[in-house]
Amino acid sequence: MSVTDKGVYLAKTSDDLRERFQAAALDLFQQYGYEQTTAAQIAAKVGVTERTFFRYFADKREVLFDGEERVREALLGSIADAPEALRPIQTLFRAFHAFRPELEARRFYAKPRQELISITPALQERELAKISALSDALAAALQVRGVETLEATLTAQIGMSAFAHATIKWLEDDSSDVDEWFDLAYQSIRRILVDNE
Amino acid sequence: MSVTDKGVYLAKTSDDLRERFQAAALDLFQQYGYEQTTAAQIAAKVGVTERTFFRYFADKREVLFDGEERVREALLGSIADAPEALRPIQTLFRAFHAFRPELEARRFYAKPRQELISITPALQERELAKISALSDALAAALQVRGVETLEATLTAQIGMSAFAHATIKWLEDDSSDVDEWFDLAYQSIRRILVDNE
DNA sequence: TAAGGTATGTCAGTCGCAGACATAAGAGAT
DNA sequence: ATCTCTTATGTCTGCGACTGACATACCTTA
Repeated sequence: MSVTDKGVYLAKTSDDLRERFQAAALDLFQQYGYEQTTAAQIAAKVGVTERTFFRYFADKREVLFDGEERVREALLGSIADAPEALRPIQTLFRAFHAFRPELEARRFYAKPRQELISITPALQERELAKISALSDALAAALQVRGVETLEATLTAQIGMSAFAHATIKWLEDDSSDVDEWFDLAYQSIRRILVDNE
Repeated sequence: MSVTDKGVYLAKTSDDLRERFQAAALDLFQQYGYEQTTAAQIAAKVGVTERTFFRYFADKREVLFDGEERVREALLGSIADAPEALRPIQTLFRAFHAFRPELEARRFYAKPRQELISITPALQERELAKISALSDALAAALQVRGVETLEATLTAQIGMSAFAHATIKWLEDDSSDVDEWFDLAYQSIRRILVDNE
């Protein structure tokens, strides 16, 4: 495919195309809105057909939700080698803190993406689904460490609430630090559940 | 529409049709699966056209998520007239307990519905969206009572996690009591942060 | 150079959903 | 009784999301 004017065949890796799809999609979504942008337009912008787009992404929403596996792997890794002594909720927050660099690295992509999601119901649904899946993964990881099912499930959901909230706040405020938001959320959770603080 | 053999015109209220849509949909979804059932089939089973179906429900999923407003109103009502002294999380659990009768009244509908959702990703997404919306409503209600934004948001999410979890467990186990699941969840979230219990 | 794998294009089809317009039934006014 | 106004429904048409089937051109490797 795609021949240069010199006749040299460009070997495009799949990853390359994936990223170009994502960039093109975010671009078009920002300009015209998610609903008003068709999959065919995204594909055209990248120079392929709509059919190819759907070979890379299960559906139109998914083009904005790709990094999730990497997030999961990173968090699960952190949990796996956390000190035994840590209580479940602390284990999670430790993982969140450790994830900070990767979060900051993707900030320039994540910020406009989040703004888009915040004004697009269809994308909010997908985001909630991803968060929920992540939460399930965290819960499973906690169970591996010996936490019982109910506690693991609720801890994971509470942790993810805090993580998601902190991340969004951080993206909204350019001059802020993610860690501060994590801490704020953690303190807040303590106050919610512990009477005398 | 729909004339009896005596020529008497039946005045069908909108509510009537709505419920028939819901029953027909649940029926077909159980038999053939959500994806394999078309909106046209649901409409046909009720005796109207597909177009009418979409005048009653914004989309195909929505037919299974109708009662949400009533749930919201009930919970918001409970929160509004809760004793001032209650802490936010207790306010929510009080509301959940008060909601018990309505929950039990709809059990026969809710149980197969939940099973269906649990095996259908598209429906899970919608359910998460509804839960999230409910959580936002609860948070707003707490803020009205003077709880600050962050605490209200996280409390609502924690509460909803517990509520959703308890409800699902209760539906799974025929011989159980919702209240017990609420209590279990409440004890569990306390243990998450309080060491000596 | 031949052969086999893989990414893409092409085509046709289904389904979810929405706009526009027609029609028929019931409610109220005269 | 008749007329009108409103409202629920049917009908028709079209778009966009997605999918299966098949063709084709590339890239690799023998």
